[in-house]
Amino acid sequence: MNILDIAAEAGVSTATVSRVLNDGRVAPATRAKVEAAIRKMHYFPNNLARTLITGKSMNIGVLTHSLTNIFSMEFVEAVSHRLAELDYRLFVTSSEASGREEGEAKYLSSFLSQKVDGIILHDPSLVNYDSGFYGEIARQVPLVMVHSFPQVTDINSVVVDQALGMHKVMQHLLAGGHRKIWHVHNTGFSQTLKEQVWAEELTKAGSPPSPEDVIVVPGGDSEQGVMETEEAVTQRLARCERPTAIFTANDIMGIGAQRALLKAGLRIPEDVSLFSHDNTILSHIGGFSSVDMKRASVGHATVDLLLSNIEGKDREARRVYLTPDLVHRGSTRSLFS
Amino acid sequence: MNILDIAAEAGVSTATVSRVLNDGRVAPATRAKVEAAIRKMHYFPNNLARTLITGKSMNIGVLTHSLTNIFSMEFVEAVSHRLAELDYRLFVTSSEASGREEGEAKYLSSFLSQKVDGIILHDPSLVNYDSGFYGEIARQVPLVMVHSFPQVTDINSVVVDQALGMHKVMQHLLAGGHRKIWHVHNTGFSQTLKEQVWAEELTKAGSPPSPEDVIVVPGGDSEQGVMETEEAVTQRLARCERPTAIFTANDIMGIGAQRALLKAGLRIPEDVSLFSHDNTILSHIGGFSSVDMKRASVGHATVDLLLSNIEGKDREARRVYLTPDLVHRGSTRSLFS
DNA sequence: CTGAAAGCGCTAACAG
DNA sequence: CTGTTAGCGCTTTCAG
Repeated sequence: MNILDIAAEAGVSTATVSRVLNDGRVAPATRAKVEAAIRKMHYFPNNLARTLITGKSMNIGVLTHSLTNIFSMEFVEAVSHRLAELDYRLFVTSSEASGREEGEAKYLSSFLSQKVDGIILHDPSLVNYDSGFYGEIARQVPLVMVHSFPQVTDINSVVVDQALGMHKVMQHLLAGGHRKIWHVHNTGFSQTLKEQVWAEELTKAGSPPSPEDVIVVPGGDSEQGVMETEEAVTQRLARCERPTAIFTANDIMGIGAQRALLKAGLRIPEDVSLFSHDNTILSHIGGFSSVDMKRASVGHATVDLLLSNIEGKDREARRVYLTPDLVHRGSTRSLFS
Repeated sequence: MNILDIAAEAGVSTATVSRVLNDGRVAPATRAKVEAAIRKMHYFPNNLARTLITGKSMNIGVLTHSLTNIFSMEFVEAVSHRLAELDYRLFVTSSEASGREEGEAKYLSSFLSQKVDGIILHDPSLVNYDSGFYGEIARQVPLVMVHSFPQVTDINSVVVDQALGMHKVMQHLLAGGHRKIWHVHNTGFSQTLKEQVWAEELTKAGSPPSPEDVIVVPGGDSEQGVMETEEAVTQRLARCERPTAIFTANDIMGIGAQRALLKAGLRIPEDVSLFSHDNTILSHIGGFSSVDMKRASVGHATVDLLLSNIEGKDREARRVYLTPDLVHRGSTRSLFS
């Protein structure tokens, strides 16, 4: 079933059918005949053949880290809404499907083979950042990355400045007189980044942290993270001097820390202040303060950047910075009041 | 940049390049030359042109209800993993992007135009189920639906039998002597289904429910759901006879109900038993029992069904039933013990 | 306003 | 083992 069948059925040429399909100038009567034929035969135009000629697929490739975390989900959703309005379709792939790095390259090539009009790379694993590889991709098709790696400057990026967010948290806690602040996190680049800022700020304030102020929870971003964190914090509380505040690098660990504190008979924020990160529904549920990553804004900024590239307005790599906000829910207090 | 450029660069014909690309029989020396040319020129084969001929796009269209809920995403993730292994790509679209029904049709047509090899319809809005429309789609391409609508029988389906799950919950609670059981839910078909089973079972047990045993929380599936549920349950507790058990139709409402109970000074399960639905991380966090929807199994069953269709093993509509399991976390007790 | 024909990039016979 | 060639289904000049 193709455009030729429709042309035959309607008694016109394929060119005319094509014009009807593409809003070209066609006599109303002719148009009606063609549309009738299309409906009658349940015809759906073959977009691949069209793309082969026009060079525009109306497809965007989205490669994200994982799909089942609130970050990726909200990002993809925001991107998807905006692009669906403009009639783009989305290839969505999570790179954790296969072996990370390797998989990433594979999926990106796959996107190119599909002649996508653009690629969005959400939170890629840039541990061995190779400008060459991504650069080659970016040369062939508009590419926007969403990440928090300062060193990437030659590719369109939407950067959420986690260091700045962490800075804000520390300012808030330090201003409240806190000097003994535990840092609970799992692993990964952005976690290291937060820990650095945390350590620097404390040092600057004259109270350099000790190793036992850091709690690493390996499974801190999984379902088990709550329990693991609860146990880790409980143990640490038993063994070490009690902090006046705890920072957790995501809300799952925030919930875990909260439970550990409550179980130990400590009140929040009277005895210990708690500040978390990500501002997901979990911090909402737990009722504790958290750093908001502006997830919706990130999606919008990404789409805007990508579209301006697709429409060829600019070909130079740009960077859009977004600053996290602190969302206060009364889980911290000033030691001076 | 196309296969002709590579052929020229390597000094062979396009057919030979094609053979290299498709693992055809080629002399090692020739293959090496071609591969060198491909690498040198950063060539990515055009899959659209290939699909035009082979009729196989290696693309699957996935249409889901919403992207920002744990259900859809775990489903998509499971499907995505399995299909990525087989080198399929996924178009992922959420129908809530536009106006429901209308959008659904639009995206499905779009998939057909993209010549996807198969379509997965997750939790579609079948309120006005029109066998004709979906049937027409299914006639053109393998289609699998995931839903809980008993009346759909002419299309491949993976059905999670929520009624049976609800039945199990009621059996459990009734066996524990509970007769005054509140039912907290929001709206939607599967919610109505659960309420029906709940009412039937109670009636059969000789204790037909009264209207005030039902609490409807309109925003029960959003972030505000926790608060809304907490308030609704708190009010109801103040006004009405206290139940011995509460069932909540999802975990967000489960958390809300839990908070309302605790705030009212009631212990779980000593004073009131709590059973929730969906078994997401939230029930894990809240530590209450919940109905597990076997999300991973659903994904796998869907892929299996789709693939068997794509490979043409069977052309007859099949249905795969999955039964939810109860996950007990000690939030219910028997009134007899 | 409509039709004829070229060709997008690739694969698949069919020859050699 | 390799090259030639005919399309896949569509859009887009160019005529008419």
